[in-house]
Amino acid sequence: MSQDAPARKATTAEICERIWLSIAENKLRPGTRLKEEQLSEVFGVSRARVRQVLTALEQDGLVCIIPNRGAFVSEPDVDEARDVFFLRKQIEERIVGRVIERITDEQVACLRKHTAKEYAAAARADKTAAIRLSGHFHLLLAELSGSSFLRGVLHDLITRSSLITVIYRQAALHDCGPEEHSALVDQIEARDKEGAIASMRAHLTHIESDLDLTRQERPTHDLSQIFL
Amino acid sequence: MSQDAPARKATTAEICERIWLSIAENKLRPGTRLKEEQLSEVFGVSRARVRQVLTALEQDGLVCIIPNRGAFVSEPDVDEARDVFFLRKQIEERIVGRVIERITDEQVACLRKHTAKEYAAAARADKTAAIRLSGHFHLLLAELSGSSFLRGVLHDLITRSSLITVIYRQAALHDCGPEEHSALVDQIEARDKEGAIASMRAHLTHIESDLDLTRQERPTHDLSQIFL
DNA sequence: GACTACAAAATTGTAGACAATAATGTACAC
DNA sequence: GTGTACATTATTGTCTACAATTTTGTAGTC
Repeated sequence: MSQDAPARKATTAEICERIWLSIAENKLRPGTRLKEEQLSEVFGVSRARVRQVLTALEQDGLVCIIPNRGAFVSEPDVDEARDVFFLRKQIEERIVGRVIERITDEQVACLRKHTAKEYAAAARADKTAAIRLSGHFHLLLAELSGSSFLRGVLHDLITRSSLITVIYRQAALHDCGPEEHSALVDQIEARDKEGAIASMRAHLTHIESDLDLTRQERPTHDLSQIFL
Repeated sequence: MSQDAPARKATTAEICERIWLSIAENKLRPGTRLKEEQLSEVFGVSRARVRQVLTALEQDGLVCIIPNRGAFVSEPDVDEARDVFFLRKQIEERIVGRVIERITDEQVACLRKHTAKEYAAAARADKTAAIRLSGHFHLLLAELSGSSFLRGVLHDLITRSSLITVIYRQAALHDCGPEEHSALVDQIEARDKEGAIASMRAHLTHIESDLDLTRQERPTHDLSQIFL
């Protein structure tokens, strides 16, 4: 029972990803408090490392650290959601354009391999893998653009997107299926720059439009606002 | 002599700003190694805090941390420079638009007060203050936009810009004088949205055009590349 | 004489212990 | 009975010591 603790030492990035996944799967709800000692027990690491993880997650916008209070799962508001998708469009269109200018056939094959994984995950209804792979597709594209700077910014934006999707997705969701990614790879392979950029824009607009960003009634934790 | 160490404990943000300023003033050159113990002695703080500072600076793109090797002042390449200014244009135009929609007269006065400081620093040829204030003007605008997300991203971009400016500025430079900021405030006060956005775009284009982003001959530290 | 293997020094990475701060519970006074 | 001040507890923030890794210097061997 208490053997659940991972035998091998978990690295910072691994813990970050696991927390990110838990949030993306809606197992960790926004506003949840993340106590350092608690996390250090769960992952079998020292508190020092947990602290590193939390500061990294804060940079990604996934958690919010209040000095002397602790870390909480963030609750991005509607405005932030719109800003995130606005920036994603700007950045990812630029990325796609640059990818097409420099991509090799081997790299196209690499993208194909990735979308194949996405289809496989979708086929066996593995939601966890689907979420992870979907995000990684965009990150892989950033990697192929050759700009580590844009990749870094996009990494941030994609983790935020996951959280935003959890909070604002409407009843009917279809979590960024593999089809659009696949179609995008087709256009990249054909070096259709205009088309690919348009597809990326449409893809992101599509994701955003599946969200319900109209409701201003986001839950506040400020009790004085609730019982006014 | 050895009393030089600051009596009061320096906070993380203060140390970050001092390092950023040293880089912006070209006292710390790109590629310089930043040893942890060295920094902890200079600022009179523990190594643990130095470590926090370095990870923060890495996030801002000012330093590059290589595992088990140490931290070095970054050397952004031309592509990254262009990406940074591309993103700054996108973000700051959006910020200006939003600021005009919600700014109050008190806040306009606050901007005026800031540009006054910029003029004062320019008048007494205080280059250090001029650099700091110039960056803070853009950050203040982000603050007034009300979007903490955009503010965070922009903070990152501005620190990177400082480093980029140091590396790629041509002989004749005029470090983003106060006049353009002042003119921008005029348009904001007049709620001239179109004009203000255009001014911001022109301002950033102006800064970028003063850089020499043509030379591909950026110094590499990979000796095998040098003596091929 | 030059190359390889080994040893020593320096530097970073990690963990655990201690101090400071904020939240909570309790008792006392009004 | 209610409000305030104080003590307790829980949690985060910081520092110092130890372990792992890399780099540099040295000696031995072909």
